[in-house]
Formats: sequence, structure tokens, C-alpha cells
Amino acid sequence: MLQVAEIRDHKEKMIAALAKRGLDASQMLEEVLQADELRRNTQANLDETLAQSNTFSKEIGILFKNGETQKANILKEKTGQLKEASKALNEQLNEASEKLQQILYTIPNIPHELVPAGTDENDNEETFSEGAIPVLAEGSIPHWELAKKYDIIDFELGVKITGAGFPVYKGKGARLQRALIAYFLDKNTAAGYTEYQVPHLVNEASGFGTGQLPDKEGQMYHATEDDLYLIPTAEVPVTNMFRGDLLNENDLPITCTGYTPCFRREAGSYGAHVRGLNRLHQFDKVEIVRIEHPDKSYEALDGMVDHVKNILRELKLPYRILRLCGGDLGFTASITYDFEVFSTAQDRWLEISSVSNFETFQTNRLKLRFKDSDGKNRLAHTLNGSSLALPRVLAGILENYQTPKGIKIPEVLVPYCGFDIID
RNA sequence: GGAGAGUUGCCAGAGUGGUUAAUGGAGCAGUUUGCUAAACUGUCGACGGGAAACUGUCGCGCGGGUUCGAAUCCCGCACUCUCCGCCA
Repeated sequence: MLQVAEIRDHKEKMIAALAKRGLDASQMLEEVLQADELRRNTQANLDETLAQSNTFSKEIGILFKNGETQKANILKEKTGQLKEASKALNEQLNEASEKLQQILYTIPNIPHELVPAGTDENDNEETFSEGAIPVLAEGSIPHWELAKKYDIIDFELGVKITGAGFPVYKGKGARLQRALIAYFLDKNTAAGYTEYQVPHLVNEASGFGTGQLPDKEGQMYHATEDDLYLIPTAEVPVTNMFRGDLLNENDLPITCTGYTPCFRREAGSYGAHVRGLNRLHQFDKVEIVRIEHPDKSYEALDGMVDHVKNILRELKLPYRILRLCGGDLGFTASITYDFEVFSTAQDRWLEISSVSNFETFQTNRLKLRFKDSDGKNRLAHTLNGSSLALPRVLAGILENYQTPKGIKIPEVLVPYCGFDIID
């Protein structure tokens, strides 16, 4: 959620930046300013009315104490009028605040200056790539066929017990997945991130805090009986651990990592490009989250990008990094770098990580602040990234490491797996 | 699922209708100091007004109500804890 004060000071700049998302925000921002002014004026009126009423009440108290009942009764009548006025003003204030809130909820984050303008993924900017794309032997096949061939993932079984998009991992497939999770967590904790295990269901307030609600309500599974949501990413419970906190400046940065399953409804997307592990309703992910001082958040973002790079380098997977264009940028992000691994047998890139700086967009909703050296309370910056999303890394490994003899295991994972080939 | 108790600031904790949310602790800042510690002083938050000094309103789980006046009385809701039952 944007800060009204920022809109007041930098409206034109914001409009220009939001245009990169293909959004003409001039009217929305104008509405925000109008709603805000109405709210402030109403509050000024209300405050004045209440101040007078308070003064009278105190006087009445004193008059009664002194036994001057008549004088007290005269004042009582006056407060009656003030009370009616304040009631009406209070309603107006609530209405104005509500309206302001509603508009603010519909405005996405301001893209960072590095973000290119653009409408969709074709306008994303490749900033880096590494790792040779392997030349596969004759007869190489996509991962869903490999999964069947080596009996390591069963998609039909998942359909039987739940539905499409809920695969069952089996044998060495399950073990490889567990190995990846352990490996990712080890890499993250070695880099200084504190490991957490967090709830997989969250309440409504948490959904609002990180911005999944109210905009993307349909993306989350909702357990209506208890009014809880299945998490679409660990970002939600992890970031919300700090909701409402007022930190000291030297508490920053706070760095967390956690493994969770992620649940996404993603209704209405079927076809060849979502086959196999490409897109699922339930998948595993290891996430990293940082709460940063505003002056250091972009340095931290670069650090996160480097960290993910290192992991992919160790796994020896061919990958590239994209800076998302305005049109592809998520609602809450100011800037996002997507990591994509090349899926050789499918001849396409698969997104395996998304590293973003949200600046104050989330912390403004979360009321997550710190006290700076001047004693002022300031909103912190939040950042997060996947390190990494399991199914597509798995797909990348299966396809890129396939040989006529079987699927080789990346060297760094062998100690975690206890075997070096799936055959 | 059943019964009971509770919710006050960063934490602990007093406060059953009257001007100011007592007190203690933590953290932070300042003073003092060879350094550390100690001591002393200051410091709750939100939203407004003001160039600033300063200042107004609100906040005792949330929402209503009674009253000139509510942390305190009344109604509804949420959440937490304890015990019982069930249970990995």
C-alpha cells in the first residue's frame, strides 16, 4: 500500500513510474489526495468538537463537586449538542478513511527506475545468464516421461487422491526432493539466514499484511469453516511474524529462511505448458525473507540475487536472470528479478525463483517499522526470494542430467541423496 | 466437543464512574566517565494543526450502548489460557 504523504509530494513521478505498468494512475492518485484532504478536514472538525466537549465535561465535574448544580445543568445541555455533532463527524471520518483505504488497496507498487516499461514477459530484460545448455543424447525426453520411466513421480496417483496438480513423489524422486530442500536450507543458513518452520495456514490479517488479500483472493485456498487460508508462499507467514513490530535500528537486517509447501489455486490454466511439474496446485519451496533498512535494501537485493546465482552455479544448471518489465511485475513489488532454468527436453525456460524488493509497500500494511537514530519511526523495507522452488528445479535436473544410462545426480546433492544416479 | 478464567503500553503489573493510564523492568538516546559497568535524565503509539517551539484528538482485545463524563457499567463479537474429552 502506498503512503499518502509520498503521493502528496511525488505525484507526477509516481504517475510516470506507474505508466511502466501500463497503468494510467493520474485519476486514482488524484482521488487519493481528495479523499485524504476530506479525511483530514473532517478530523480537524471532529477534534475541535471533542476538545470543547471535554472542556465542558471537566467543568461539569467541578461544578457538581462544588454543589453548583444549576450551572452544571446549563452546561449539560450544551454538551448534548456537541455530542450529536461529533457523532455525525465521526461517521463522516470513518467513511472518508474507508474510502481512502479502498482506493489505496487498488493501486500497485511504484516500479523502481531500473524497471523497463512493457506489457508482458516479452518485454522483460535479460540481465545475466550462465551455464552451458547441454546437448542431450538422441531419444531424450521431457521430465514427465522420465518420471514415468524411472517411477519417481506419479501424477495419476495424485489425481486419484486429490486432483490434477498434486503429484506424488516416490522412491528416489521423493528422496531427491528432500535432498534439495535440505541442501537449500543449508546454503541459506550458511549465508546467515535463520531457519524457521512456520504455519501453513494463515488468518485473514496475515493475508492482508503481505498483499495477497484483498486483490488476489482467488489464488489462495480458503478453509472457510475456520476462515484460514492455505499459504501460497512462505513469504506470508514469515513476513507476518513481524507484523505490527517496532524494531530498533540495530535489529536490522532480519533475515529468515523457511521451507514450506505452497498452495495455489491458479484456476483456469490447462494445456501443454502446464504439463508435469511445470505448474502445480501444491509444490515445495524454500524461501528467503529480509527486513532491511531503507538505505540498504538495494544492496541486500543484489546480495540475494548473488546468493541464488551461487546455488544454481553449484547445481550446474543453465539459467538466466530477467528483470521484469512493468507489465509483468507483481502488484506488491517495486522490482523483481526472475531466475529461469533451461528445460532442455522441453526447449523452454522455467521460472524457478523470483527475487523482489517491496520497499515499504508491505510494511505500510504490516505496520512494520523501526526507530531510526533520530528517534523517528520509519517503515522498513521487505524483500524476499525463492531459494528455490522445487518442482521446476527438479524438472531442470531430470531433463538436463538425463543420460542413456539414467539420470545423474548433481555432485553437490550426492551426499544429501545417498546415490548418484536414478536408473 | 464440554466447563471455567482472562485480554491494560516493548514486557510485567496496579487501577470498579471524575481533570494526568500508577509503579517497576527492558530497549534506545543523552549526561557523567580512561574503557566497561553503575548512576542520573529523557523516552508509549496512531491521526491531525504548526516554519518551529509547541499543540489538539484518539487508543486499556474489536464493535456498539448508557452517561455531562467510561479502562471501570451494559450488550454483541473475536482471540488467548486452564481443566475435561478425543487425539499424532
